[in-house]
Amino acid sequence: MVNIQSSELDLLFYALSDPTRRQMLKMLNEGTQTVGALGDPFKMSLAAISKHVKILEKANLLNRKKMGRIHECSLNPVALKSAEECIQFYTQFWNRQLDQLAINLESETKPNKGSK
Amino acid sequence: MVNIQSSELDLLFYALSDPTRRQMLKMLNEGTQTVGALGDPFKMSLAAISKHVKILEKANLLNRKKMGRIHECSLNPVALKSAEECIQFYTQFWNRQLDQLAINLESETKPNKGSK
DNA sequence: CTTATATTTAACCATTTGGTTGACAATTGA
DNA sequence: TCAATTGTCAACCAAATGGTTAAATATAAG
Repeated sequence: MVNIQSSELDLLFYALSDPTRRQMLKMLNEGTQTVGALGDPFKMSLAAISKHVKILEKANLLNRKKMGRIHECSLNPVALKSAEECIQFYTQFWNRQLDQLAINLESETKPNKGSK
Repeated sequence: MVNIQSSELDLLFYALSDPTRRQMLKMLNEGTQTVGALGDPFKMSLAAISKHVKILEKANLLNRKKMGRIHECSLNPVALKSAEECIQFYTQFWNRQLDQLAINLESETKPNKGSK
């Protein structure tokens, strides 16, 4: 189970909170990318891109494989799984409520019809 | 579908990136809470708590109902749904890969057995 | 060896963040 | 009416963020 109080989640959600980094993840979803390629869509220095990549890496969202002078980046979805679990933890109560609501509605729409 | 490039997601993931705020969401998951109650577990001024609550509110994670001098806070899971969808978007590719891997493994473990 | 390419690092800067304290507003209770 | 309770707001502060430019590193190619 995911621990709500973990600095890993801090890093993870922080990494996800920036639109540039989310766009990068989207690109990685299409396949592996070099750092340069990840920066292409943005009018931003390569140094800035490098920082964003490092933040994704630190959040365990990105794997880097150095091949000579280029760095091949790929998506690491393990961390995303934690984020998903964390969010699902928060929606637990709500889902229970929705289920209960559905049950109540069901018994209300069939108020006194015993079998059918 | 969720738009990866939206300032709503910025606010949402930013709100989730702080352990104090995640703890507050956990408490809200147990039921409605006043601002003061949300602050109880933390050794932090009420002013600081008030700011955290406002950030959760801005991210649409928290609903506030003013009852006299107390503010009743409750979880609003609609935004959480967006976060979940966003993350699931990122894991799409990975899930496809896992599926493919499963298929490949299946055909490898039964290498030349035509029917069964 | 020299130059070009891919990327990181360091130093810097403006803005934002997460906290503080003190004053203020609004409601409740004595 | 007067004091306590609940919460916000404003001003402030140190640290972090997101960007810049210029220099450094490492590899590849001529």
